[in-house]
Amino acid sequence: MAVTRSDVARAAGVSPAVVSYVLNNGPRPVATHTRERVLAAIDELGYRPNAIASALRGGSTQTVGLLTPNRSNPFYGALAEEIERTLTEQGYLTLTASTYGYRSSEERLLQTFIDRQTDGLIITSGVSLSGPALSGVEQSVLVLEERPESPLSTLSMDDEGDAARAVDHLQVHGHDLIGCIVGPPYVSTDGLRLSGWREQQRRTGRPASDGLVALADAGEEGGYQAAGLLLSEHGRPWAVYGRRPTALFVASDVQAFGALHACWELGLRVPDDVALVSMGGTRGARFTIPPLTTMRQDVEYLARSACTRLLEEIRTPGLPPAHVRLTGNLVVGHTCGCSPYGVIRR
Amino acid sequence: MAVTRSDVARAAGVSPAVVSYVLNNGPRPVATHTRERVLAAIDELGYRPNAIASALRGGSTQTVGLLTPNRSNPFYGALAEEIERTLTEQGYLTLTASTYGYRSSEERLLQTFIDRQTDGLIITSGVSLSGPALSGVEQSVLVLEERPESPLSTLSMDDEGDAARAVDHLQVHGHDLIGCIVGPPYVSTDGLRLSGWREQQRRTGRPASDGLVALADAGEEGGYQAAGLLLSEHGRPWAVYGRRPTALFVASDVQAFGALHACWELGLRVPDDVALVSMGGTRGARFTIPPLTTMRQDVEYLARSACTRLLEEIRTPGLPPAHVRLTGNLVVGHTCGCSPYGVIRR
DNA sequence: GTGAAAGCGCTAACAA
DNA sequence: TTGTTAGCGCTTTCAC
Repeated sequence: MAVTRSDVARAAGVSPAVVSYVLNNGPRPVATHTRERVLAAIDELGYRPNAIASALRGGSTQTVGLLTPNRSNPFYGALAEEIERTLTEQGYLTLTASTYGYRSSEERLLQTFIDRQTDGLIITSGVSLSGPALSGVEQSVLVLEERPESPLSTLSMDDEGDAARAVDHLQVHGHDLIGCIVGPPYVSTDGLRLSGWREQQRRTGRPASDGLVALADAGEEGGYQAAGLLLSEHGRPWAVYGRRPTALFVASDVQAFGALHACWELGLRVPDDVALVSMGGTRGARFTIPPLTTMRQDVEYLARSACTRLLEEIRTPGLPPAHVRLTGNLVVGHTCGCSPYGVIRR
Repeated sequence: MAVTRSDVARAAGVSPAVVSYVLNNGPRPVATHTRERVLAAIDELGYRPNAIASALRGGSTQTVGLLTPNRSNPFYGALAEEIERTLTEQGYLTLTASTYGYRSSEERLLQTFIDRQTDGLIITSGVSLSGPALSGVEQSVLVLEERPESPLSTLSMDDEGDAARAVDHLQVHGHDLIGCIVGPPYVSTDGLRLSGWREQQRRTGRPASDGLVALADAGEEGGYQAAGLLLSEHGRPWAVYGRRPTALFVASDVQAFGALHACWELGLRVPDDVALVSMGGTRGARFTIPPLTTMRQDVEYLARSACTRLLEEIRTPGLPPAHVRLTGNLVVGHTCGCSPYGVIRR
């Protein structure tokens, strides 16, 4: 059995309450020499307060739950890493769980977090925000998704606008037949990026039919398959336009890695035969061959903002919900056509 | 205030104990109609048992702590993802934390896990295994590192042997001046991979001096820098051998991504000018240009084995420690020279 | 088959 | 300044 507070009290010749007062610096003052006796006893016995008991008594669990679709995608990976780091600095521990896009998992995991009295929740794919799980939640919740009307605070990237601006950049290079690789449908973000592509194409009078869209699995493989589908001579979903798309908008860097590989296999030169712009701005985007032009979303900043805001809400219950939207920046690499000869060094 | 067990008991017209009997299917039987009344009350009130209270009373926390050096490296990312998935299936939640190689973080985080009464711990970088934190731990601990003498169970990849076999493959292709990119030094794994390269080179009478080694940061950037250092005409750490290394052994896939990029920038053809073999077998390795030849370590299997074993130890306290070592498989891509013309499709 | 009651280790109000 | 004590919500033994 572990050392308890009573053991310390006995060893120091004081009451258990005094031990608490020393540990928590309050709520009552403790005489200096008593405090020292207590600290000595703690040290000697190797006493560690029982976090569970403290949490039950009404304190906090010093824990935040983080719900993401998955972990292996670099976007969510980087997000989780930075959130975890920031929270750790603040003395919180992070409980993570992945939904893999299943709404049922989402509700179940959310409920598990709630049952464990996490002090706060950060949710990335908020399909079940209106579901039963979140109604009447007592902890602070932050949603990383655009929901201006939500009673919960939201913090999001401008996925639709960012996508539109990425597509615009391809249009500026003279492309009008622009394919779109997005997916998987369960990630709401991808829906917005798809809209961004579609709206930008429509607004500027360019084609935006489903024949130009390939829904892909997350991951390199998904992008590889999708690019193969959109670009190869077999199948030719673009047949109605009489020519192959000259550019691809790819909704995530990782999928773009796969798409680049597909181009390489098909013998298509990037950006000469096929230009390519993706979204994400992951670390790896600088190191593809050639380096990706990508709409960089500052995940680290997003993560830190989320933590800051969440901790504020935890410390100050009853704050009105905040809604913040962050905008991406285009990082120009070699796949869009800006630097076809690989001159630019970044 | 949330609904408590007493509320349910009152609503169902039974005592709180009966509610527990129903919820836990024991330890005492409950009459069918009573059970139904209780379940109805639970349903109606939306009662959820308080996990904290249950844990305090002596049950388990249904939580496992996972300590890794970081999260963004795909190896640890994939490991964590699979561990989390497996544990979730078994009804456990995963607490994750990253040490970033700092021993002090490691001890502190370990202690935090212990304070929270996690049912088990999975530790990847076990520098502090002998430290104070782990002495007298009551929960089950699994170490993902080679420690045959450890009183804790260990599960590891054969990093040294795998590295040696990767280097051997380059030697088979006729290379003898083989550079080595490893890092960062705080990851014990990298030390072993470095040894693997050195021993294999020595054993076969080939050079293994420090001039052929580049210590690199984790990540693409690290591999990029290191390859630049080892291959460029400036600096020429290989000057003593009169020629540039014709092959590189890279300790991780991600670093290899950077190294490939460096070759591309330097105008060196892979594998003709520089052959390359890395370790990891991450998903992305299939999609580089050209695809990597890499010593694949089956992280998913490692993760699942770890969970299985850990849960066994949790359920059966007092099991003697097990020590398992897994071996990698070379996945042949195009960077080693096996298929210089890109003929092979995998 | 069910209820009463003793704690798990802690915090904090209250008493001294 | 310090000690006493009442719970937090739950599990489980023991008595009925």
